Amino acid sequence: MPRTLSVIAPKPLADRRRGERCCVPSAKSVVRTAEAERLTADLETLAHPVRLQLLDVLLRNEGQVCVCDLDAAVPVKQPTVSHHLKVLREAGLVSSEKHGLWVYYRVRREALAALRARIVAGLGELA
Amino acid sequence: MPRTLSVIAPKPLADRRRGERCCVPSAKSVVRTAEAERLTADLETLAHPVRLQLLDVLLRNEGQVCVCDLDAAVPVKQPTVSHHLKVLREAGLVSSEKHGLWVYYRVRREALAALRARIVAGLGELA
DNA sequence: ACAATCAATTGATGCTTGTCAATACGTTGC
DNA sequence: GCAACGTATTGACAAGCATCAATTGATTGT
Repeated sequence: MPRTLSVIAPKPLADRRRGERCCVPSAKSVVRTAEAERLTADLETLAHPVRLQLLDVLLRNEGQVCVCDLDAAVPVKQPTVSHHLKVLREAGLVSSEKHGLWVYYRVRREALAALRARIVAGLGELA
Repeated sequence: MPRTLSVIAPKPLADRRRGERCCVPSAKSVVRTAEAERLTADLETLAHPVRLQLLDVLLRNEGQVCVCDLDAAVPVKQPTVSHHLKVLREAGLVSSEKHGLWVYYRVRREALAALRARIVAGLGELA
């Protein structure tokens, strides 16, 4: 079980013998493994309904959304909203700005576009 | 905390008073919530490096790959490979065929294309 | 029949994630 | 100062997920 992804050279089905592999692993690609992990991380960042909803609300209200409004928009309590906002912040997808008592969040559109581009490109490899 | 995604009508920052929300939730969309959950499920199906690698190997070796070869291509043991293949099978992304001792897997390309299309479309909504 | 082989399942374990109550922190208005 | 408020953090708990050793089931060659 090598740590890298193998490129396989197929062998005719008929030639199979017991204890023998049908394909010969060769030309292992380190690049592919790193790519798989990055794609995985990118997918995981978005793979939660609350985070998708938060992004959606933020996208429709550029620079005008405080946490209490986000709280009102999703079916979880305030600490959980804060938690998901942190995940998005650490992924670079949102930024926040404090005004008085309130903290306003906004989407970092370039970052979101870059993430989307990486995912689409990554899925494109699965052709 | 409603269960559906709200559409927010922004209010000027200056008008904020304590105990008052800056945005007024309205026109809740049930569709969006369902979409968020489906997109989440789709993303989660792919969000694992081993599953991405398995798909990658299968894509390059149409109909010629038995489990022992997949086992050799990823850094986990055979039961774990079986587990991930099951996830992919239940997502409809791969199918299997038994020939003698061996089980050969292949990608269901239309299903994978459909999944990719749903994800790309879903990400497109995050514009 | 039997031993060998491949793959799926079972069951157990540890890790990660999501969630929330309680609390802490910072700010504002009195 | 101090009480009220909005947000972040902490800590605890449950649920889900990934992993593997051991086992089972199916099939083949002898």
